[in-house]
Amino acid sequence: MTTTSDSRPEQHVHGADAHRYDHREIEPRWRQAWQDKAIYKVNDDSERPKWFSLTMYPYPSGILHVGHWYAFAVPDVFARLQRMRGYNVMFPMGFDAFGLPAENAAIRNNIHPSTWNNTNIPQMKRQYDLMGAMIDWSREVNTSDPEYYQWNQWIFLKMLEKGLAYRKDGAVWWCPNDQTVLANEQVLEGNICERCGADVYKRDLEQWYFRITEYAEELLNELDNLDWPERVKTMQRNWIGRSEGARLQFELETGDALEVFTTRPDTVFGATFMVMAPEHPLVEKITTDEQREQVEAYVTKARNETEIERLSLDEAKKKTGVFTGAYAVNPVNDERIPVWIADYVLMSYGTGAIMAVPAHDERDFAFARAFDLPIQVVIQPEDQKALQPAAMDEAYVGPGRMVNSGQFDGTPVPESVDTVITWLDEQGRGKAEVTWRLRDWLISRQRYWGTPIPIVYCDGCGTVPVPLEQLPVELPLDAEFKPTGQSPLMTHERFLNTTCPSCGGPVRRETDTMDTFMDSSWYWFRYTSPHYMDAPFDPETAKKWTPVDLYCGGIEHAILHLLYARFFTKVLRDMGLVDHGEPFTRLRNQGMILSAEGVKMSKSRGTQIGPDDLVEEHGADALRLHLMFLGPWEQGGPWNDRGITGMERFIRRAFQIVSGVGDARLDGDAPEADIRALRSLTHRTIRRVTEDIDTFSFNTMIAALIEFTNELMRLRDQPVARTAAWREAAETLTLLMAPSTPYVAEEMWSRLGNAFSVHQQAWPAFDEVLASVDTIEIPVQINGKVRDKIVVGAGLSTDDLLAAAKASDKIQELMVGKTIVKEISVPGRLVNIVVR
RNA sequence: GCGGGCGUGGCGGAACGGCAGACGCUACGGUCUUAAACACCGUUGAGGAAACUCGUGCGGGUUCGAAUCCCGCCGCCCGCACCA
Repeated sequence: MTTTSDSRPEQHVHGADAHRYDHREIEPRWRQAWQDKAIYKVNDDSERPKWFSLTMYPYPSGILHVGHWYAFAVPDVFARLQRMRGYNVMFPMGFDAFGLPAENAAIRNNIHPSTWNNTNIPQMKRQYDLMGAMIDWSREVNTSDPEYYQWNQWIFLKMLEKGLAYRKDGAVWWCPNDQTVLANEQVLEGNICERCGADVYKRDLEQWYFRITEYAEELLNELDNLDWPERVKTMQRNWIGRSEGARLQFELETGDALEVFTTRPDTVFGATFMVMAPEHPLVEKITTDEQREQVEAYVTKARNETEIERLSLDEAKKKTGVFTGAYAVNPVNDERIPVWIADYVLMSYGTGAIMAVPAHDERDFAFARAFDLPIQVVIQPEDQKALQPAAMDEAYVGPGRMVNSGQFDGTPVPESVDTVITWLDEQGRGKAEVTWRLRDWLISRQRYWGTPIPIVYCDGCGTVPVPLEQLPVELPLDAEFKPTGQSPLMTHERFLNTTCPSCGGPVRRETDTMDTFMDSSWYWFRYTSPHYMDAPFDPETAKKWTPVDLYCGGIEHAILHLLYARFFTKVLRDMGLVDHGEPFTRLRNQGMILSAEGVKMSKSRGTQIGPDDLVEEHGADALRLHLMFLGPWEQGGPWNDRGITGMERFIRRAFQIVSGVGDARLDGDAPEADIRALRSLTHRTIRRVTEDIDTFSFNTMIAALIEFTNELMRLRDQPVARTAAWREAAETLTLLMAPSTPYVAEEMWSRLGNAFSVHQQAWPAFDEVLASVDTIEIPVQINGKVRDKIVVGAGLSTDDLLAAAKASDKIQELMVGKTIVKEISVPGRLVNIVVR
């Protein structure tokens, strides 16, 4: 390893410009040096402990904007700190290259999605390099590359083998604009497409699903052990939605059994009617002739229109429904109760049917009032007048005691739930059950730009998986990719027609592609062995690197991506490929950088701020600092470039101080106290900067660096600036700046006469003794108001501190004629004297 | 409706229950310069000549002491939303 003094341009050694900061000259030069020396190359076999820092990979959308920098440059600071601390750091990057964004952009620009990606990806990589990110591009992952997506197919086939992938006919969400089905998770506000905002509706289609519900319990329970933001965990918990209750059977007079799920089996005596989802399979059978016309009309309406009509929030609460003409018998009291259908009961949750207890459920209450159905009170709140159904204007859902419930009268609620379940079980009328809100994951997409599902359909053999050795099933690049409502692959003869792996006869390929969330559900494993050809990744190497120690990304992925990624990790564990079930030990979400107007940056509205001009004008280092200094990283906020000059000024000052050290003689004398004060400041700054990066408090970390630099500026003409302590300060400043401003720190390191590279140095150690201070200033309050400040020894005891405070002339003056009521003395903090 | 978060100068934001406004921007004044840019030195919450007083969305409370904790409002943001 050579020093870089020979690579330093002449003009910086001699002449007036010697200590001038010029990012235009510094940044490209060191970028080149890092590439030439491959200092970011990741070694799988290092003796150092591993650290896997992952940042969510982007869509190859074209160019980066400052939001991408915000999302990546800041985790880069953390990764660099870890590296300097002695970890073997993996900080990889790739591209989420399949899917609608690329496909839609390609359609808009009338070029092939692969062309679109091939144009954008190099451009984006150049921009990541511009920011000075610590990326080893030899590990890049591109999900649209067959080398990658064949492993999607491999995993799919393994899941099929284990019964975790299955094909099912059913009503699925359809987006008429994107011309594809959507997963439940991709439908917002009842019927809005997450991608394009169009109204979506349900269609009957045969589709592939992943059985994520199999893992519901584990997905819920293990959240407790993760170092993730609480709100993300809460969102996942709500999404998984565990409900404890009971499954009950009601006999219909037609002889059929109607099963319901309820969380309140203790209200079963108050069930005065039943409601089925319009799509419930029994509806047709039990509907009486007199009611048939009405019921059929309602069912048709529910299937075709309800979702759109439900758009308005008021509409959603307004109950509609139709009587089927059928009656059921309440199993606990033999009451004959009518069976209705209504769209407020969802086929996809529970059993698709409910027992309605209007007295104690808000929705059932509203329905009963709308259709004049009977209301029976079975829970009586204590210390209140008896509830009268006619006088109620809302359901009573609180605690109390059971009434009108036979032998259970007087049983306290909510303990009543378990009591009743036990009894129902004994009677064979019901049993305890846990129901989940989570649904299985629909992965089929009728789009071109995705991983082909490796299945063929044979007239003789049925649904046949493509054998592993025939992978990849390659996506043909010459297909017509424009959306037509069916997969473009359906008209691609060469793709479509193949031979059956089972019988050798002619077969048709599955033409749907996989949801791109499949790609992102395991991509980080691929970074650990990006060219491995025997499996999705080398289990041995993966074992060294995973789980990911720190995952950074946007809050918008709080549910979908993170839930699927957790699911896949558990599946891969159960296949024996990995040894852990949770992929991301620690998660941090950055806030969103908005446009100056406070709205989301959007390409179409022209509100995106690109980094290139800012880098040209202010430098990548200044831009990195500015993004960190805007405010708490986890908060985000509107973009403005007003403060960036402040960051440039800071860099210039630091640069000037450190440049001066390179050629100075530092063997001078200075007062011992000055040296001690400087070293104390240096070590306190190490502590602050380290703690702040560790806690993701990047804005205050920079404030600490600025304060340190400003103090050095004040001292630069003092004798202490000619001592070894000054060099310690300058070197420390350089090392502390290295993660945040990698370019100028490298230049400063070189100017200090040190060997390349600053990024391969150890993070400065902080010395508790040196960091301590001898004297501190303590505010002295009278009745809670600061009246004086005294300078005292740092280690003063409670009593001595109080005595020192009372010795102050000013305090004595103010206490003349007063009586001391109370004295509070907090060492290191303050003194407060309460007087009357 | 349910769940979570937030509210501090002209602006971005600091502040283990202990000096509110660190740090930066802006603005103003000054030094340097033929001049400009850069840089450097001041001032910059409000009122007041000063002593001092008032100040963290509003109203209460706990405490020697509250931006911070508790109760009740107001406003903004995010997530879920007929999940039985």
